[in-house]
Amino acid sequence: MDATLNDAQREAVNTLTGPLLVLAGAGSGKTRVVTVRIAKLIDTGVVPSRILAMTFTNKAANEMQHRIGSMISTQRENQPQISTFHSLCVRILRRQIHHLGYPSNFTILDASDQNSICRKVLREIRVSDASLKPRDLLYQIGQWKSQGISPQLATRSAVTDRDHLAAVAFRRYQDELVRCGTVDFDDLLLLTNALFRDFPEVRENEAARFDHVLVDEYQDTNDIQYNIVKALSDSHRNLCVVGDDDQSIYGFRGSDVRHILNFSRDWTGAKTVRLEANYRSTEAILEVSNRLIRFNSNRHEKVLKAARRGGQKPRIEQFGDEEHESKQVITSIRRDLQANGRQPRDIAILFRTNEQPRLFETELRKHDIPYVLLGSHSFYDRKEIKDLVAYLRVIHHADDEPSMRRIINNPPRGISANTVSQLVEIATQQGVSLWHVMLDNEALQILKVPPRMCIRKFIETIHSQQQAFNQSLDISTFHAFLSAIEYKKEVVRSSEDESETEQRWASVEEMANVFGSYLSRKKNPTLEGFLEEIALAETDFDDDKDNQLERNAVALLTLHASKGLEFPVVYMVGLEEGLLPHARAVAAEGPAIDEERRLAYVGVTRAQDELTLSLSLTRRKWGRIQEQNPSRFLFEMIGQADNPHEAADSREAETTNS
DNA sequence: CAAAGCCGTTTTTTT
DNA sequence: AACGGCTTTG
Repeated sequence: MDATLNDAQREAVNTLTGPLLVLAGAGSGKTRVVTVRIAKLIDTGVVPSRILAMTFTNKAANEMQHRIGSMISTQRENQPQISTFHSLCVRILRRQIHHLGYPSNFTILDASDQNSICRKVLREIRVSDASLKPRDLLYQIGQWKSQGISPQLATRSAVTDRDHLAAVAFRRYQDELVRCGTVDFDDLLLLTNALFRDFPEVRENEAARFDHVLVDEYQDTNDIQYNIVKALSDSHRNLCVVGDDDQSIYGFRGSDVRHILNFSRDWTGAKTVRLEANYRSTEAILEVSNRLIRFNSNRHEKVLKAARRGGQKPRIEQFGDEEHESKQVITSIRRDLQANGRQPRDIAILFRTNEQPRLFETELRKHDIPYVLLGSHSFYDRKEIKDLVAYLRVIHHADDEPSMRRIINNPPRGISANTVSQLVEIATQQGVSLWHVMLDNEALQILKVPPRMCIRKFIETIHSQQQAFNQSLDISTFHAFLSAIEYKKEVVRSSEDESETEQRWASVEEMANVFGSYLSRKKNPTLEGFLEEIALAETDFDDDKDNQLERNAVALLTLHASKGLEFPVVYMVGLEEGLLPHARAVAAEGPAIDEERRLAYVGVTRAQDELTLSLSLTRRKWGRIQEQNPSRFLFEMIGQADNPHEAADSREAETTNS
């Protein structure tokens, strides 16, 4: 099976025990190496289910599952455990979280819930002005959590007033989560880490499940994930990590390149294998990529060698405004499709921010070119879906306060915002959940009679739905639920016209389909399981069966979402200062720019045959037209910038005028 | 208590 | 430009 592997790949595949670092450059056949290595392990007699492979995204996990499934055949119960960090932690926590005093039916908060809790907390400590915005607080909390910093520690190490405020808010935020019996994404990792730290027997139990651990995209680990990996691998030391420090692009959520840079120091006797042959891109594309990434300091020096010689030079195209950019890119795509015999699925448009694809979408639609907008959570952003998910969460776990507040008077049932805030105040004072107060007859005495009756009626509804969802689930459970909350009526009532009703109701039906698909996939479907899939986005709900990429459509995706993918034809758009590198990174300078450069590097290395880089000299922002400058990365790529990390050499002959 | 209108803010990337 | 929160009005 390894006849077609090169020497380095073969070495990585054959090193089956002990710590192993595989530095895999872009397009070096990493996925193949990983799967062949797992197959080898099983060949040599390792019990499949005792192999744990960790990934960061569900996409990566699914793909690995798929590839391994087609390579080896084992029984259902005895398969390699392929899991994202988050879902692994959820499984551990459901079993063990009672040690930490949390309910095991905790629900997982999504970003908008986190945001509203931040807002509430800031209002409570009267920081509603500009000094600390909910979004900034959330970001700061994320940073702290990914480094394992507790509210206490944050308070102690606070220097500025702003730090202090944020630390206080952080404490209250955390209290809020406990009060509502919820955890956020970072908590999943953090609490698992705390369990391992404070309860050695739990750690030993969980670690004893596996003999081999593999971590993909290791450059993206943050401190907590690093600890978890260590806790699970310390005893057997059969840890294989695979990654590319040049593709570390998740610093904003705490990833730290140092973990991959220091691997051999952390694990004595660790072997390092470099995969430097690139089978994906043509020489011409790789030349540009290599030149770009060499501008970064602090990296494992490696130079990708192209297995595919020659190729077309990447094109750079400059436009007057973003409308021309999108028009021309789509014109060019049409040419690819008509004259050059490309399929839509061969083509990708990559961009930095989520506001960029809009124009490209309208152009594609105008010309009837099929496309998919990848990685956007648009399905869950729809109001109807959010409402229904909130209902289901409340039915599963009524203490989930963000969800409760969302639905308590939606559809309107006579429980006013005023009523709710009175109750929430009591709840916060007593340190219990809103639901707890609603059930407390004495507390309800402060309300007038009509709202009190409305609340009683609402409680009835929730109770009866709780019963319904506790029995064996089928699709009629969901439909009965819809009619119980009279959601159709609400959609009709709040729509402007018939077509809007239709559109919105279609979302509701889609939700029913998602539920139905969950029911048919699982042996023992539960509401909890369903909500978990949704929270972790474990399945692609937009297109239930086939992977979206398999549809024959042009792919639109962010640079971040593009990692791990490849396309024959790539259009990277918006290569402008302020966009790539992003304005925030420009303001922060230093390492932030390096990360943006890695992001650009990830983008250009997605292209197999053709790469087009485009930019627009003006761009509309918040209704105003702004002048844009070409990205510094463009100059670096074409050799028109001086590289401080290289001796001044042959480039001196070149001129820098345009 | 619900609906309409006003004002201010906003987006970097994701599990 | 667009959305969401807040205030005023019915």
